Amino acid sequence: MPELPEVETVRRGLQPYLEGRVIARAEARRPDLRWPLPPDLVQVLTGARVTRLLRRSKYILAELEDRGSLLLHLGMSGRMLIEGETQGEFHRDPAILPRHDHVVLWTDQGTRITFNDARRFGMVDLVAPGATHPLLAHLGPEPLSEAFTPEALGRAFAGRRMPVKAALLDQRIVAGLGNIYVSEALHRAGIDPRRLAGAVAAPELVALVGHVRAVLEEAIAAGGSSLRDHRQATGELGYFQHAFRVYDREGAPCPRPGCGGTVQRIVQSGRSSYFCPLCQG
DNA sequence: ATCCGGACCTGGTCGC
DNA sequence: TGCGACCAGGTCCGGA
Repeated sequence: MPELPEVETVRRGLQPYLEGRVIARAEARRPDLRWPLPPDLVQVLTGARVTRLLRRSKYILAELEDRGSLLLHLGMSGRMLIEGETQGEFHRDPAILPRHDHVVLWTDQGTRITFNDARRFGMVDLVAPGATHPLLAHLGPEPLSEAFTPEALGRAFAGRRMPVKAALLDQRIVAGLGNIYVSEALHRAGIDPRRLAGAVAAPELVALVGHVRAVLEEAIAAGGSSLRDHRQATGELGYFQHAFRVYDREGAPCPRPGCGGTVQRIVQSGRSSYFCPLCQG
């Protein structure tokens, strides 16, 4: 499900309920998700104070006072549910099956925070104090940071013979993009997803970096995109899906003013790409 | 080294 | 209505 904007939306929703709070109780309801849960997960979390809630790429990091960090990835279908004692403020969608509640935390303020993940592509792990988690070690720059420049992207693309679509999905090149926002950014930048990454010219890199930033910022402002699974941590829907220009819009007219093309779907590396063959050259 | 396809897992939708 | 085929926002890994 969740790409950078969805994960950032979830982080912002959780922040008021977790940051500064002590985890009074923790429960792991199965031994594994994508990988085994740390055997000492409940022990480490119980009594830990969350000092900060951070995001890196599509990962959420809950920094624990003197105990390292809790690392979360929502995979394709993961959600974080917040349920408080003040009933009514949050109501649980009956479509979210309790049998997929895998990790549950209770804070010292009585808030229950649940990691629910039907497909179990998500992950939960601990990071030791001062350590870098192996999954975070080789990530590329954050696309909304100053490190993500046309020059840096050009260096990462140089000599690459893979399609630019695949290169933008490579988290070592830039961290946090997924299938939706790559299609959207390439359309905005007017670049055909089949072009080889190493053949994207300097002016196009400038446009691409600008459009990646813009589409991510707009999506965050809209609370992310809700297709099948994504909900904000508060249970609200994101609404950026209404602003898609090409993603999941096969056969629709290209929204670029004056273009007149038709949105096409192709499969690259086994995944759908959406683009306009007329204005993406 | 680079790149691609398969694997992981469940559930929703669509066509027959 | 029921059933099977296909598709889905991610990413690790093995083999070419």
